[in-house]
Amino acid sequence: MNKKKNEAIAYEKIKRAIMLKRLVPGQRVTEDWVSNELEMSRTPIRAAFTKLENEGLIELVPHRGAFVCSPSDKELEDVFNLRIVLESYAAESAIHQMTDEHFKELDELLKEEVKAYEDKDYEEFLRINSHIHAYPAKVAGNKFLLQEVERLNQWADCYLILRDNFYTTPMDQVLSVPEHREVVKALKKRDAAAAKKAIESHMLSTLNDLAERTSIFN
Amino acid sequence: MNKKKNEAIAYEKIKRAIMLKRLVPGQRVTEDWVSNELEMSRTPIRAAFTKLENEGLIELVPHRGAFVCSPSDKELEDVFNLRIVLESYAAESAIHQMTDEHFKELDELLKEEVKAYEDKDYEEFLRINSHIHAYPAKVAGNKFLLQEVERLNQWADCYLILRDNFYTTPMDQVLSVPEHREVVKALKKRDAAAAKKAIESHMLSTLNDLAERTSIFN
DNA sequence: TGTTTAAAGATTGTATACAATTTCTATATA
DNA sequence: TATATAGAAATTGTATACAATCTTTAAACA
Repeated sequence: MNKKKNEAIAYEKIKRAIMLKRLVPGQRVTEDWVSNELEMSRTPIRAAFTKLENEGLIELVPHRGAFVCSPSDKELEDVFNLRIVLESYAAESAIHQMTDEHFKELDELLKEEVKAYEDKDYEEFLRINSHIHAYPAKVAGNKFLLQEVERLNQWADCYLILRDNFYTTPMDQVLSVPEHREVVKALKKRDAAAAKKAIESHMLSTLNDLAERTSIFN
Repeated sequence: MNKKKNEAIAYEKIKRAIMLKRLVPGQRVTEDWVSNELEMSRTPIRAAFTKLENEGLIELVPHRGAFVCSPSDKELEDVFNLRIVLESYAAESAIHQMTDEHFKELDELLKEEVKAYEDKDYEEFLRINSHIHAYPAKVAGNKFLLQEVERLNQWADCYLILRDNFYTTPMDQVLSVPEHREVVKALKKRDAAAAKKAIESHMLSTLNDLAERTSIFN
């Protein structure tokens, strides 16, 4: 059995807290405080902070503490544009290496996504969403590409707002699902251009949705 | 005056040692050893190691030490392909925002690149090369894009082999310079397609050069 | 009232001791 | 000779004390 390091535990717990909005953008977090909360010394907390800063989730201000990142509209847009570029490239690279086995797995993921929604399991929903988005990069086999796709994906997850009415939205208005299906359809047809188009429009639709929900005057 | 943290000093010194091949791919490096060499405690060394691992320059093996990354041919190829994608996108994004001032700066960088070569200042040459490559991403103003471009650029720098005969190669056979000029020319003409093509061919030419020089049977 | 300044407090930055884990080495055994 | 094994050694992982630095507070002053 491989016992997990405290550093890794701290990293995951903090990240989860940000994703679930228990730590909100702009909030200040000190090493001491987290150290007390998680009942471990500051050493592993510091290591976790460093990693989270590298991923753009917190900002480290010397002698002040860590602050949960509070991205501007432009930054959100920048990230989504970059995701379009990278995930499109991933799809293009992977499209001729995908086997029936891969498509079966993708179909399975799509089903699981619906199930997670029906079960109102938000964390699971996000996890599966990540898997779907990273799938082409995984098949492409470029680990640098995969790493960056996953990093941006995770970053975006932290700013997807968990609305009160998220699960009361009728299934057919949850755009994610049909949009993902569209991408998979294009991949199955080995139509790289269509896949890229589907990825772009899905990404823009998510960004748009996000922008609307984030806006104060809405 | 802003005194630099030991952690930052350690990070830079280790990175430089890798770039200058004082630490070679596959070499084992322990926290204790670096701690003695740099005459500081293990704490800042550990932090530096974490950062270097995140950037893909070393691999951390629990209870064994850190190992300077020893990339496969495929990994080199993957990185250069990704660089093509990202730097092309950067050029496309920046091309209509570039002012005469920007072009003047770029021309200046090209001149400095030649000068560094003539002065046989390899480190300066690499530094300027990095600036040139990152320039469009900087103008584009997408900090996520810039960060990744710089990271991959730096990663590649660590595997550019400093040949004995590097500075004896006649200037007109150092492909970098004319290829960079080609990219700038396309940017000046606001010809995104040409810029992308020039970036791609420059990147492939660098990769090719690298592959030839790295090959054992050559 | 607003501004400067000094001291107190808070927080990170670093060193170091020790614990946990793994690797290495030498010995015993077949 | 090859393999298993136990103990020693090496190395990272963690806790903690203290140093350095920055922020806050409050008092003094104009």
